Amino acid sequence: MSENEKYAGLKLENQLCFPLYACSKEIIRKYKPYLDEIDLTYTQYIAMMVMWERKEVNVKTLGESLYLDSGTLTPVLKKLESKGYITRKRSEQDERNLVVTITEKGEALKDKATCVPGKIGSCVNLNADEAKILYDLLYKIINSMK
Amino acid sequence: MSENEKYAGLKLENQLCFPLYACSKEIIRKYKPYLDEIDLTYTQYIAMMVMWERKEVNVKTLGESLYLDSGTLTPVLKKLESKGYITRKRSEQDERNLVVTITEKGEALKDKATCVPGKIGSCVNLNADEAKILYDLLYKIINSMK
DNA sequence: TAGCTTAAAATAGTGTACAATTTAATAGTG
DNA sequence: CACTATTAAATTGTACACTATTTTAAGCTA
Repeated sequence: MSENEKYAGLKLENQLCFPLYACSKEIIRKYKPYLDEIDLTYTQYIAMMVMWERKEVNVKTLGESLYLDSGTLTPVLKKLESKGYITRKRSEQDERNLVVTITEKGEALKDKATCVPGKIGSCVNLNADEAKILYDLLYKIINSMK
Repeated sequence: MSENEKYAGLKLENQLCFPLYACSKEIIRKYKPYLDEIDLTYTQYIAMMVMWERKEVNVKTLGESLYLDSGTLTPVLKKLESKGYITRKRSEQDERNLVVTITEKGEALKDKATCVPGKIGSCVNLNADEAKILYDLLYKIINSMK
């Protein structure tokens, strides 16, 4: 095997993970100006997306939805609580669980956030078919790693 | 427009960015045990990949390759220097530039790292065609955002 | 029911990321 | 040549992200 072949896998351009990592970061960077307008970071935004759908959820379930653990979520949720978008309270049935509940202010934020996905979509240069293919491939990877 | 339509874009499952973000994180997590063996974090690993290719590079160029700025790279490079894989030295032609150079120990690490891409590849459940399609779509997005 | 195990969050510690600012060096211009 | 503008890293401050550990609560069993 030549030197080139031996080390081919170690080139950035031959990696699949690197463009995933770079693409993810760059799109999140694109979100920033729009999320700044509603005073959310990207992590806070995806946490709110779950809250807008579920209204009430414990930290474990939220973490499973977002692929994040309590080490990451605890400070994020405390921040969202301090902004008045959610409340945090131990479950009465099982006090190990912390129940996160959306507030009215949190619900109201949803209307301000509706424009965000479209604005991002318009700066990602893929047509609907390509986006669907990409989406399916990403979930194929994610689901195969569970 | 119905409530459902109005808010459809705000569901995690309808976002393209979220699976990108999740997929990137989960694959990087898969790297960890293999990178632990050679005592590198993922960021240190991709920085070393550039060094293995280029031998010598300044921080700005390295940052353009990795989509990272000096704020992120400075501590990463100091760490790699402390591990003996690179040296950091101001350019004599233009002292604003910091020249990063790979050491012999850094070169030697390349051999230990050759097995990493294959091990990751085998836990990403895509065939060669799918991987190629994904790769091309990711770079299409990345390049369209420049 | 006391003791062991499991489970859910929180905490501690390390390492990115990134925006904004600062510092130092170089380039460009009247 | 002095002055201004630009450039490259480093620094500062905030916010994740993750591993490992700790704390507290609940379930389980001899």
